[in-house]
Amino acid sequence: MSNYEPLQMTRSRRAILRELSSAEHHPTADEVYQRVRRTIPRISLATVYRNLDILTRHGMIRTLADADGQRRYDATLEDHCHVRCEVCGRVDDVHVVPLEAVERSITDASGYSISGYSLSFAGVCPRCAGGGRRGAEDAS
Amino acid sequence: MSNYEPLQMTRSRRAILRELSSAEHHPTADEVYQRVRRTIPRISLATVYRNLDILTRHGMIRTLADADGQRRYDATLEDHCHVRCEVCGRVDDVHVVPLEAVERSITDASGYSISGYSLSFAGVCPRCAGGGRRGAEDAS
DNA sequence: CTGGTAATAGGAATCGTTACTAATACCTGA
DNA sequence: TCAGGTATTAGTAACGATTCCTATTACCAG
Repeated sequence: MSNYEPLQMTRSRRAILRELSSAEHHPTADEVYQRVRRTIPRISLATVYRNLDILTRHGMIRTLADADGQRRYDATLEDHCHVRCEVCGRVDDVHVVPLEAVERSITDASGYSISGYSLSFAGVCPRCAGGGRRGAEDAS
Repeated sequence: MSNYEPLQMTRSRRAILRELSSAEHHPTADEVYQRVRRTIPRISLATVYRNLDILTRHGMIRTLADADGQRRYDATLEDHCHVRCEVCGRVDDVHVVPLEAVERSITDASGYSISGYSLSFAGVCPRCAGGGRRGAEDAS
């Protein structure tokens, strides 16, 4: 799956990577696009998508599958999990016990050779839970 | 999130549920559609989508977010996890240690109130690993 | 500089999903 | 049994996220 050919660091890629690293939650492709546009106004949305894909295949970022169809991107590479607020859609990081033992048991039970996992929890974030409906920008 | 009003079991819903329960891997909406069409030839794809959504909101099935944009559906309700083959896209079940302890620690650490989780592993299934490229119907 | 390759902008095309609307099925009470 | 009201449906148009296409541009090696 991964493709570790040398990858030239173009201006677009550097900018995308920078925005992704500085974002405090995990943005969608369009959010990355909007941010990068402040630096490179003529960048194309297609370029953003293509590079997010390339960076993922090169193991430099991660692509997250979101329950509502949109993908989100993550510059943190160490194994970690996500919590997604069911009210506002925000996605945060959580650091959790390593799951190597679980991986091994899956390999034994299913025959799959495991290369990674994605563990995400759903719940309500403190912003949305604590009184009122604040923080629920894009609630369904 | 869930909606537990009484739900009338129409012919479509019964058929969708039946196909989902008898499927050995987790089908996409379109795969469910193709299967149900053998029984109800005039059923609409929109009906399939609507009912998959309704059944999910009533807690009768689960909707899985797939890494490649498509949703998959799951009639197994007990807590369990998934393995997805990175070669052919197939998704299988795995039964794994309960994660209540992890949920508690996340609640403590992040302040989220957790209502559920989704743990999925990625790897290569035995079909795709064992010799040749067999089983890789829709490899990218 | 020059030629060749990789990356890009811009926009059209694709594909999964949802919204809309008129027609139909289903329930409830008389 | 029937009438009236509500939920569900088929069919299709619309939508939004993502990908594809192509001419142009940036980059690198010689």
